[in-house]
Amino acid sequence: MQRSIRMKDVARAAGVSVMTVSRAFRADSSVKSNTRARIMKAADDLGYVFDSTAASLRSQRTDFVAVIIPSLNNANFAETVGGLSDGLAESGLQVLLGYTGYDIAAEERLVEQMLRRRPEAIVVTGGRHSDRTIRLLRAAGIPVVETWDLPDDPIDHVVGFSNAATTQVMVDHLVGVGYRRIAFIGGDRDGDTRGADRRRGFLAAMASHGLPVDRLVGAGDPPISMQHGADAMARLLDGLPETEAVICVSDLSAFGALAECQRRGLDVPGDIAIAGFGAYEIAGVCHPTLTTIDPQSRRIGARAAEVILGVLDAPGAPRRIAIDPRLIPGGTTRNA
Amino acid sequence: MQRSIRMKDVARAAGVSVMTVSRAFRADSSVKSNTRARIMKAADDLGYVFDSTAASLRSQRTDFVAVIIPSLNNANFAETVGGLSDGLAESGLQVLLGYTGYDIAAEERLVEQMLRRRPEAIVVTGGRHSDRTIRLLRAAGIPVVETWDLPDDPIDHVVGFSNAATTQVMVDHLVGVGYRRIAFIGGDRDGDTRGADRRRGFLAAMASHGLPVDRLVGAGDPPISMQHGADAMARLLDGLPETEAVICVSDLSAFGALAECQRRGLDVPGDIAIAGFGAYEIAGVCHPTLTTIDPQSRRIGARAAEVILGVLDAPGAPRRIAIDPRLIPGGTTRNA
DNA sequence: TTGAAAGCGCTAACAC
DNA sequence: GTGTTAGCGCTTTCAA
Repeated sequence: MQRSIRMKDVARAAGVSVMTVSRAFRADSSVKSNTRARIMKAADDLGYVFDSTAASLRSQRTDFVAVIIPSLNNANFAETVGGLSDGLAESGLQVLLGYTGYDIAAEERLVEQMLRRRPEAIVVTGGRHSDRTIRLLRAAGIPVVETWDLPDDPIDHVVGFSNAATTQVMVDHLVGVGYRRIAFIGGDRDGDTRGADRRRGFLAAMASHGLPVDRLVGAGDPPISMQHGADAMARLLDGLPETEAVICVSDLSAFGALAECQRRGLDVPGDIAIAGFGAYEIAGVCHPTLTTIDPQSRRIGARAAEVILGVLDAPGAPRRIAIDPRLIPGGTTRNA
Repeated sequence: MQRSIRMKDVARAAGVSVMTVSRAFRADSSVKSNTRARIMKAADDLGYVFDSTAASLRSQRTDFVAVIIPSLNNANFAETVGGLSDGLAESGLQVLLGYTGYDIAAEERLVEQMLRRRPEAIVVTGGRHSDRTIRLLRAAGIPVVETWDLPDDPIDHVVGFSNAATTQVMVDHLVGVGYRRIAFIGGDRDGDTRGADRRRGFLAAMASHGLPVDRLVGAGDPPISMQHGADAMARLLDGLPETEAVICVSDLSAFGALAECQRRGLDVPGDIAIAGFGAYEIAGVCHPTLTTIDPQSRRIGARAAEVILGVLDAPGAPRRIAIDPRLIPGGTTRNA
């Protein structure tokens, strides 16, 4: 249809100036209520749709926050985005979402595209980025929040946890209940920086218990799927059958590993124990349930929203918010 | 930092006019290559970031397509979005994603917010919308694509399949291999319009075989999760233990149902058969694998992208593209 | 291949 | 409570 109805057309129809129409379309109380009603009626009759491009240019406010996650189809990141959206909604800020496919070059392109649209703030996932990405973000002049990590040298604000330290918690738990020959599946690709951090944490944790690290199994390119986990478990069982427990980089791969064991008629945790990461829904539904770690994905998003609203309101020093992931014992490991 | 570097600053630094800088930032070949190099150098030194808000306002082209899905954390919709993004990327169109949480009122708000940003086209999920949403979309003056359904009275273009007809395929398969007392889990909430369509299709299909429909189990509010499926299966097993087969509204609920059976020590498909929908990854990984239907999620997105590029290039009559979901026999049903 | 002038549709700032 | 004027940062258009 005619995409040519503008504010001035509404103004003419309502018998007011464009400025009054502009005010009526905001929560501006200075418009008399029956004037506003007349304006809204005219707008509706004409099929007018407000043009936020023009409004943004003039007001220099876009009212959106750019959020960049590695993958759309991931319950953890989806929860974080949900927490962010909800937290920002009260202030009228919308989330503009982009995903990188776990590709650091794609992240760089995406960050630049986002910045061209002049977001009020930007949230990225993880603490590792290309040099140019970091340069762009530092120069952007808006609040930047890195999530899902606790980098030593953050760009600006941080809301997350140490993926390495968290893996130590899981190793401590397994060693505490008597497992010794423990394997790790995943974290073998740089693209999956959080997975790689968890693997590093595994190495350190095993060393801290004086245990050998001789059971590392690659899972392949992210996103690490159930099938990756199943394949890796197959290789582990074939190559290192005397393994007592396996820590997987995520619950999805852990479930794949569990399914592979069931397919082979192995008893979990009797023959082999399995642990995951992420507290995905499947961890609590599958049989037996998965021992996992809850990263508090939603809380990460909610806290990031608080940080953004806080510094937009009153700019201040970079904030560093540590989230405490919690171990959730499940049926795939002996827990005492 | 200073978010006040504009094109004119770059122009001054490079010793050219703003117009030349503008041309240099596009794929405009009319700028001499060493002039462009000088401009890019100046821009980089100054930390200039192009302002696409201003560009959009003046050129009246935003180069993005609005895409609205019910939920972020859903592998099917994520695949569709992936197909769309990839298909549009070649033409320089970006996807602006929004999600409704399966709420028709949220959809209405989101559609209006999107239209305010003047997308080049808009993609929505499903064929049911509020009256106002339909009015907004019809008046938007841009291509509209409804996906994941084949409504009789589409707004504009359609890429999808009949959720009801697809369920008939599953019922035919199960009846064909001898199942008679077949239950259906899900589709009891209006918010989940596709689930409700599948349930309707189930009723029709059972009637077409002269079988009674006395085994409908509600799953609750969408998104229908694994836990919903497990709970529904528990109620079904308790209330109607002589059921031979269950069709679930999705693979996620089907897996939950399977896990509930395993928890009770029931043999699937020996004691009871289970079928899902969606060809989610878990369908092929769990043990036994799920009998399901592949809706070809990615293809839906790819075709929608083709439709958009086609009509943006040469406007024409509304297109109606039927996708053919395919039955995937798995280990949770007897298949012969 | 490059430049100058005008203006996209809205809102800030000020006036009344 | 409402109107007038100017201009946000680009690109269209026309000219050279």
